[in-house]
Amino acid sequence: MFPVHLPDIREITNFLTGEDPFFLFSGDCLGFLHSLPDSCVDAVVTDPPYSSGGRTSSERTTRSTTAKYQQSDTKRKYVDFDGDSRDQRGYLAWCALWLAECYRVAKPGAPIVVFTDWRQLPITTDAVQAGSWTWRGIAAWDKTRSCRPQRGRFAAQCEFMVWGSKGAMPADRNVGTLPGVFTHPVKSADKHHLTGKPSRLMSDVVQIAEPGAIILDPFAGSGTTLVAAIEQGYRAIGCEWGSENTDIVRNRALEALALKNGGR
Amino acid sequence: MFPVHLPDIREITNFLTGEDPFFLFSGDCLGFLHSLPDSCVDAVVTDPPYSSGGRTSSERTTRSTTAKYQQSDTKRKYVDFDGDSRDQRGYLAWCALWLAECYRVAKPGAPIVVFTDWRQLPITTDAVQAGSWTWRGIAAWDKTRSCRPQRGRFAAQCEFMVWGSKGAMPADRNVGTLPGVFTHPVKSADKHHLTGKPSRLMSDVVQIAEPGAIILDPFAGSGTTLVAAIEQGYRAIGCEWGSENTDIVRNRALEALALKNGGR
DNA sequence: AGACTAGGTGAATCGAATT
DNA sequence: GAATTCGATTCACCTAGTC
Repeated sequence: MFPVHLPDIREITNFLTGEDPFFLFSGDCLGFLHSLPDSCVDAVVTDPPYSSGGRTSSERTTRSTTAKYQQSDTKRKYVDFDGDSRDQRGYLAWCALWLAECYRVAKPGAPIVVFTDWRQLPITTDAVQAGSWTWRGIAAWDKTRSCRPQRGRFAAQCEFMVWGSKGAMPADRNVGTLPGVFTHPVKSADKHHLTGKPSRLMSDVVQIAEPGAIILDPFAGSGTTLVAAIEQGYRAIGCEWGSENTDIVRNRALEALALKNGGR
Repeated sequence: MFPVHLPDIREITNFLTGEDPFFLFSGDCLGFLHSLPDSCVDAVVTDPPYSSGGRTSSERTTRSTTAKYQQSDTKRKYVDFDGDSRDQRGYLAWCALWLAECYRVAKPGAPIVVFTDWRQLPITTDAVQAGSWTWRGIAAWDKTRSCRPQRGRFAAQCEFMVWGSKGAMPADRNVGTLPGVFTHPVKSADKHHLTGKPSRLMSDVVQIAEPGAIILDPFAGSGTTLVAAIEQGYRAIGCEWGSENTDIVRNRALEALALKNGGR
C-alpha cells in the first residue's frame, strides 16, 4: 500500500493569500485539485500524459513510457511516468474529471491551455468542453524538422494546445496579441523529462495569463511550466505524482527563483 | 428547377484510361463521385466548405459566405459558394458520405488530405474514419501572422490537414519525406476564391502522391489543387458546383497547362 | 562526429488454442 | 500427441535535421 498523501489545506491557503512564488504538491492530481478552494487561480497551463503511444491496447498498457516513446538505441534515460495507459474512453473520462475540477478552481474568465498530440486532439477538445470550459481554439507547437522523419508521410511535426476560457473572456484583459504557432526545436539539453517541453515554448505560452496571475499546472512533469511562470513573473501552483520527478521540479523551480532574485 | 446535370461516364473513362492532364465536372459532388468507377484514383486532396463560420445556426444558414468570411471593409469581391450552412451533425454526416465515396473510388493505399479549420477539426477526423479511411495524422498550414490578430488570445493562425490512407501505406512508396507544417502567408494576389489556398501550399501538399498519380479533388473551388497537380506533373480530376467557379477553374487549369507545355 | 527525435513498419519470435 | 494457426509481443531498421 502506498501511503495516502493529502495536501495540507493550510499550506495551500498560505500560498494563495501570501506572496510565495510557487507551491508544489507531490501526489495525486485529483486529490490535490479537490483540496483547492473555488475560483482561486487565474490560469491553467498543463501537459497531461497523452496515453497515445502504441498500436495495440497491450502496447499502451504494458510498456513503460520509455519503451513507448524512446528509441531503443538511445543512451539517455529519463524517469518513467504513470497514467499513460488509458484507452480512448478512459482518457476522455479522466480528462473530463480533472478538467472539471480545474474549472471549479479557476476564476471566471480564466484561460486554460492543454497540450496534446494529433491522436488525442479530438478527444481533448471534447474533454475541455465536457469540463465546462469554452473551447476557443487550437494553437500549435512546431518542433521544426527536429522530429523523426517519415518517408511518404507528413511528419508528426506538431504538438497542439487546445485552449479556452472559463466563460466569457473580457476584451480588456491586460494581455497582448499572441501567436497561434510557436516554433521551437526539441533540444535534448533543455529536456528534463521524457516528454518535456522547451522552456522558451512555455515562456511564450504562459503569456496568455495576465500580469501577476497565479498559474495552475496539475501535471508538472519536470516543472517547465512552473519554471517558465516564475521566470516570467507569475506565481505558480502545481502537482506531480512521482517523488523523483517532484524533486526535479522543486530543484528547477528553486534554481529559477534564485536566478531571478540574483538577477535583480 | 435547376437542370440535373450528370457526368458523362464515357468522358470519365476516356480521361482515366487516356493521357489528358485533367478532367473537370461542373455539378454536384456526390453525383460526380457516384459515376466514378472503383479504385480509379491514386490520391485525394481536397478543401471542402467548412460550415464553421457564425456563432449561431441562423448566422451559418442565412448569411452568404462573403458576409461570413470577409471583413466588411474589404473591397475585393469573391464568388459566393454553396454548401457552407450545415450544423455539426449535418456536417459529419455529409462529410462521411462523400468521404466514403472517395474511399470507394481510391486505389488501395491511396493517401487522402482534407483541409479543415480548428472548429471542424475533431469532426473531420471522425468523418475521415467514418468514411473507412485510416487516419494517420494532422498537418498544419501556418498562415504566419497574415491572419487577424487577437488581443489576449492565441491567433487562429493555422488551418489543418487531416490526412490518412486507404488501408496500409507501403513503406516503399516512391515519395520522399514531407514536412508536417507548411508555412505560406495568405497573399490576395494568389487568391482566386474566398477561401482559396496559396498555390505553393498546394504544390507542397500534392507531393504526398506518387509520381504520375491521378489526384481527385471533389471540391475544386477555384482549382488551386488542380493547378498545383498539373504543375507538379500529376493528373487531376475534379468537380465544382457553381458554373462561375467552374469557369475560373477551367481557365486556370488551361493556363497552367499552357505554361507547362510552353516551358518545355 | 555522434547523439537525439511524445515514429512507424514488417519480420521474427513466442504462446495458447485448435485440428 | 504432433502439427497448425492465430494473436500478441518484441526487435531491428528506416528517416533527416538540429545541436
